[in-house]
Amino acid sequence: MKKTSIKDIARLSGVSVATVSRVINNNGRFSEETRQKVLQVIEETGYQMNFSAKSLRMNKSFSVGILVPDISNHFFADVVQKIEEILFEKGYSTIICNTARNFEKEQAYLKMLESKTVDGLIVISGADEFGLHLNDTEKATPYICIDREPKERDKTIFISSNHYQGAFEATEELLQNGVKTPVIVMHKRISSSSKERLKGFRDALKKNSIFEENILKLDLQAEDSGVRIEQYFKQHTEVDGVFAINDSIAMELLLALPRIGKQVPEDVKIVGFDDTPQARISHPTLSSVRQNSDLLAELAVENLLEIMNNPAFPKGLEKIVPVELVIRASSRM
Amino acid sequence: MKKTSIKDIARLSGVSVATVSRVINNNGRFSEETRQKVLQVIEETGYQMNFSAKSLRMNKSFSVGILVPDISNHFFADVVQKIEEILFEKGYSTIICNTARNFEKEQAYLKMLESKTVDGLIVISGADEFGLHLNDTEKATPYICIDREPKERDKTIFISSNHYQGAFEATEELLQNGVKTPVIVMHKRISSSSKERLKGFRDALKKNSIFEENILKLDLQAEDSGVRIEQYFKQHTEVDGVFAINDSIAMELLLALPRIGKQVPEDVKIVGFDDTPQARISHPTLSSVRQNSDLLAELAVENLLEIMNNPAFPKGLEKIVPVELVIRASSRM
DNA sequence: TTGTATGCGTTATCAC
DNA sequence: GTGATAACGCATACAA
Repeated sequence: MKKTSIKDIARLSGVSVATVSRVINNNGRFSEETRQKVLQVIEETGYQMNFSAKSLRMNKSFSVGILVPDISNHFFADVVQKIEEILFEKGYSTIICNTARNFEKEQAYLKMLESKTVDGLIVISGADEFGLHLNDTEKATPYICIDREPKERDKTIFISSNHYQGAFEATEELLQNGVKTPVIVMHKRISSSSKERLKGFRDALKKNSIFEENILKLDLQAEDSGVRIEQYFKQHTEVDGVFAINDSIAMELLLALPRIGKQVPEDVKIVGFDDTPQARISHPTLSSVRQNSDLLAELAVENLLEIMNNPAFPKGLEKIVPVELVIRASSRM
Repeated sequence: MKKTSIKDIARLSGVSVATVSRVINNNGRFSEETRQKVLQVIEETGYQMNFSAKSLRMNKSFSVGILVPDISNHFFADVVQKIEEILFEKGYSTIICNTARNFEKEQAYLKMLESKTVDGLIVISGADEFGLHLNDTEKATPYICIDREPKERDKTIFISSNHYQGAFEATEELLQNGVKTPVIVMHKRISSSSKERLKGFRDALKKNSIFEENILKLDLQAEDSGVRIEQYFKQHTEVDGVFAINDSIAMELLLALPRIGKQVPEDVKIVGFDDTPQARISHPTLSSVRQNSDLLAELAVENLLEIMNNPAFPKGLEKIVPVELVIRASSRM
């Protein structure tokens, strides 16, 4: 049994396919009578529009792609989920592409998305060095960047949490609670957001007249991050506070420090970033900077639709979303 | 500038579109010479196949849908990510649909997926009561169920962790460590997997000659689950062990019990389910049942491709994936 | 207000 | 080996 097409509807309701199409899309003129008739037949047959045909004809796929480094990261999952929800309400389906921070994979995904002629693209975070090789062709797919500074600022809209502010406040929280020698613990790979966070950390030190910077870079791919942490803190016994560039790293610290006899927050105070659910239940609970994933998602979709439907829409904008420091036990006595 | 089509390639390489198509799909006969020429032109122009046209023509979309209740749940995210990765390697793109455990949303997604003529469908978990209203038409989309018992077993392949075994072992772990009066804490909504876990809990009690069942059902939508827990344990002071039907609930317990003066594992022992990353870092660390997400994903894709490409492939099968109890501090002294 | 005809890019059938 | 062409389902320009 073949699926019913617009042709069948036309036959069954005694009109032409053109009229059916007009009724379906509520576009052009037709009598109320035919409208009723056609809609009734559609109802009866359970007709479903064929998206492939429509896409081909209109050169529009009603789908958008999302490039995300790691969907099992809670923050990313959260944002992606919200974006997908809003887009679905607007009639778009979402193709989520998990790049696993792999350049080749990202390229492969971009190629696939181009093939599928996605109407738009949302790029979330991702390594800084490999810069979005799309728009090779003239027919550029509109895209929005979240937390990933675009190489070509004027071709997109850049939406980002205020990582700088978050890091600054996190660091000040440490200093205000008696920390004298803070360290920033981050991963090796560099993203736009980690750069901003580092800057915020540094500026907070400067403001408080601390001129020696402690930076510990971890390779989280390798499974020895716990050991690296132990080594570092055994060597730098003066360190009494940590700004962890994300909660995942903060959790590693929470696990590793007690093993070398350091108590949190008594000996070392910690503030993380992302306010993942773990932060509420770790021991001690973790102070952390919360990103506004709702607003990020809303802005991303809103602006994407804008530049999709209106190519003349001004690009090059940067929209900064405030963050919020959530104080818990790890930074206070 | 329009995108280059197969027609352009034909013109540029001095052959017909038919030949180009044959070369591209490596299907039918053509001389080595033309192959070279065509491939070269394709390379030069950066030609990309138009999926909409191909889909329309072949009535195949090279995409599959995934229905998942909540992508920000770590276990689901993990499985989805792995499925997506395998499918991408096989040339399929994945449309991830977050149903938010909402019946209407699920229906809307199914309709959309049908419109897009997805080649297959993977359904993960989800409420038991609303049973997959697809295949209204003859043209049924092949689908695989993970952790969701299909209403029509003979139309699909059912892949599931051994929830029963996991719950049984978790409960025995409690009993073997001195628990006399265990309780199962679960949510109100019922899924195939929670049913199985409940059964495992009960059978473990029976085997150990415990005939009184304690069951605490929480409504996790409501934000008062912590309070509910406190009330329950104040009322049932004899309870000294909990099988939490998932880690999320276990974490709630870990937070709530100390507030009423109960220490874990001294006063109450706990085992969870899912082995989320939190389990490693909570205080105390949480014993939990780990599902084999890799294997679940592999089996799902493998079997889906099988029934997609071979409609005669025997259905009605059930594949049970073993789970593993990971012992940590919350269940031992 | 409605119908006819065309083309979107591709694959498959047939003829050469 | 290769080319011409029909067909997939739909939207739309143009006629009527």
